[in-house]
Amino acid sequence: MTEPSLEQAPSAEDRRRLRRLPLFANAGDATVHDLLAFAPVSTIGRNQFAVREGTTPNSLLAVVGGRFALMTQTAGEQPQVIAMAGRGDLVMAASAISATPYPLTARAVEESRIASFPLATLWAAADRDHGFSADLARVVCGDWRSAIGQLKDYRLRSAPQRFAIHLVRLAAAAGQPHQGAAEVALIDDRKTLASLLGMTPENLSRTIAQFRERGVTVTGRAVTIADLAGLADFAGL
Amino acid sequence: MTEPSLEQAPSAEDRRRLRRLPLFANAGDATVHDLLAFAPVSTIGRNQFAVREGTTPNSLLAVVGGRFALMTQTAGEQPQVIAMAGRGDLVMAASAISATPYPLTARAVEESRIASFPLATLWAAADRDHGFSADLARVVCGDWRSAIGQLKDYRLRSAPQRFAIHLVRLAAAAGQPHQGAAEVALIDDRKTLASLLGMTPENLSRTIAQFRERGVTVTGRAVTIADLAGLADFAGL
DNA sequence: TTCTGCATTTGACTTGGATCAACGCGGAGT
DNA sequence: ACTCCGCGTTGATCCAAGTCAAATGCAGAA
Repeated sequence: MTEPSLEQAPSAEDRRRLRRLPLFANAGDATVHDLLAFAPVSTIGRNQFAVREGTTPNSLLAVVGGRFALMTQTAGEQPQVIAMAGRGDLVMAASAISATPYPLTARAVEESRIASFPLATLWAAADRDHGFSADLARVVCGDWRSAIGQLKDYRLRSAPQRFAIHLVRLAAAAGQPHQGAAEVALIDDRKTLASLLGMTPENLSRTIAQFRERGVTVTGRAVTIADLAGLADFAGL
Repeated sequence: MTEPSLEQAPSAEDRRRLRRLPLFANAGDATVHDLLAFAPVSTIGRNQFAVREGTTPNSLLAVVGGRFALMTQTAGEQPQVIAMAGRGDLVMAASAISATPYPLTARAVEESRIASFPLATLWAAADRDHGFSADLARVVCGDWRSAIGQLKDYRLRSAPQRFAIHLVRLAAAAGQPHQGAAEVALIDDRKTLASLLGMTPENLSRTIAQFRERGVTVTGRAVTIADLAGLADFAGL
């Protein structure tokens, strides 16, 4: 159920945050100002849906805070998490920009806030501001790349390798050096993480147990990695 | 090995064909004329590469004739076909447009011809012609959608279901009615098709044998389907 | 036509990961 | 405090699909 969540104008803090989106990297200040003028921010409670698979977008959604699981939700089948969207990410920008139905549902895994740019204002801005329209294109290109990347991961690697990749990427995102020991924090609960990695929670648990003898210790969401390069090697680069 | 294939200006026939690309759906004639003026067409022999994974694009490639397998090609691992590109398709447009390294290799599965639009002229044209820049965005959005679609197929369905989907889509593409009996032709050889569907040739063969008792008869590349709706149902819509 | 080499099929076996079934543990409600 | 319940872990078993191996069919060369 998409809850009738309250909408409000973005706070000054929100505006500063939104201004820094990659979406606006090459956009003029005037463009951004115009867009923010009509971009209400809604609060989405834990486990509520910001987007339902199959619905047609009428605005581009940007995550201001919190975290969403982008997942399949076909009746009868158990849902599968395809990707996560966190602060600063756009929610399926390609669907919004081309006004085609969303292929996935976005569920808030924790209480989240989301800004919503009406498509009309977006298109108008893109028409006026070439930098911004280039930003739009760049964002979608990035989304394509990461989708293809996932497809490759899924076709080329085993479940434990995908978990290893996940850890290596978390370490990189946390600014850890690429060699030696590292500590990272898992962002998601076991069930969500397992589904994101294309495995069952049971199997993720077993993988974690196996990884202990590989120098990877997981306690709750805290992970200690003895040899990051070795882990990357196991993951297949 | 990317062979030094001969490049030539597009023929009148090529130009007509290229004009009809979705890429130019909303582009002005002047834009298209400019682009075609600097778009050499090369011939790529069977099993030669038009694009190597990891290389950075310097032009946008459009398939004028023939067919390419977009596949992984990591040393040591056996290649996996992620998608096919045929006449009228762009080859990994998102990579070209954003000038980021290609994530996949493009191998000609048959002798093919490919037009090549230099990025500089492309960007200049997009800056001048908003219709064209919208076309570019739309193409990339479509590519994202199909990548996500594949990800869903791969996560949600079994190998036989993916084969069934493939048949249903071929039937739809061939303009067959959505119900009753249908005849379609497989486009690819068994090995390529199996890899595209994320299975081994052996398993595809077995799947085909199983499908006989489901009213699907495959002889070489010719397929007879007794009940298309039933097949679609089996595939999971 | 016959030969030769590759593509496809069929068969036997292995295996990664899913499923089913307990069990332990920690936090919220009483 | 105690109970309940949802989360995560562990164990046992099953199954879809991969691997290895061999037979068959088919197309182009001689």
